[in-house]
Amino acid sequence: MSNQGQGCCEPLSEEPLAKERAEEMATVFKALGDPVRLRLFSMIASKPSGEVCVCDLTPAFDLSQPTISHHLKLLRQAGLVDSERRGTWVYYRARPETADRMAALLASVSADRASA
Amino acid sequence: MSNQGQGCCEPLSEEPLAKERAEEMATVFKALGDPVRLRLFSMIASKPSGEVCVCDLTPAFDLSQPTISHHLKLLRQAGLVDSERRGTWVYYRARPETADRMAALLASVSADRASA
DNA sequence: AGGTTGTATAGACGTTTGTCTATGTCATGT
DNA sequence: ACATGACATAGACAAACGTCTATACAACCT
Repeated sequence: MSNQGQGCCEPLSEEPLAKERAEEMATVFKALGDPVRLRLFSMIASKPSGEVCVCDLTPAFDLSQPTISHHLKLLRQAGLVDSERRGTWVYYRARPETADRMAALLASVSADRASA
Repeated sequence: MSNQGQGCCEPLSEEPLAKERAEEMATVFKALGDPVRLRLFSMIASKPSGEVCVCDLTPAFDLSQPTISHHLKLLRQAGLVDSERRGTWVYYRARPETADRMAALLASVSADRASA
């Protein structure tokens, strides 16, 4: 079910996005707009346990550890993931509300077109 | 790790995105990752008629006409919109399949988390 | 044909982004 | 206490991006 509570999610197909709202949303899309970050987010979101250790993410790429760390930071700032330190390791988990908001926004487009 | 080919929408939450697929998808998200383009897409998608004349889009922004034209080109290249010239004017319309694919990808995240 | 208007392309330019190396910080174990 | 391993931050730098002006192209209208 869609979680259109709390002043969330005006659908794209009903009225155009206000300028301010567009900037918020664009930030999230921009975070997903890099192949490395999209794969990172994918790896995090696809874990049945709900979380992944950075130590499992870093070696999956041909990039330096600081670069991965930087991408994770952008995902976090966009509200797509959360991180928690437990002992030596840091775990990242997806924030479904954010993904859901974006999904709802995009889904409204095709829904509207289909019914028209 | 065998990955499916040209089909649509492997959900994020089942298995991580393959590298190639991630680059395709990231291109679309990147296109939506700019406030101007997101608003343009929103304006196009929200038209009940299904299409908008460029002449209606351009004056809605405080940007030069070539800049808007450039953004529309990126949206087109990302597969988010189509354009058609009719007489003097060019009309843009949304391509719901593309928006839908991205929505499905994002929705799978929250769906999985909710059920888990 | 020539002038006018709508849209796209070309080239330039400052800003942002993605990556790196070097270093800092935090928790652990000896 | 100190050394070690995991992650984050700082600073540098080339590549990509967003914007502009100038110009080209396309369709209309005298």
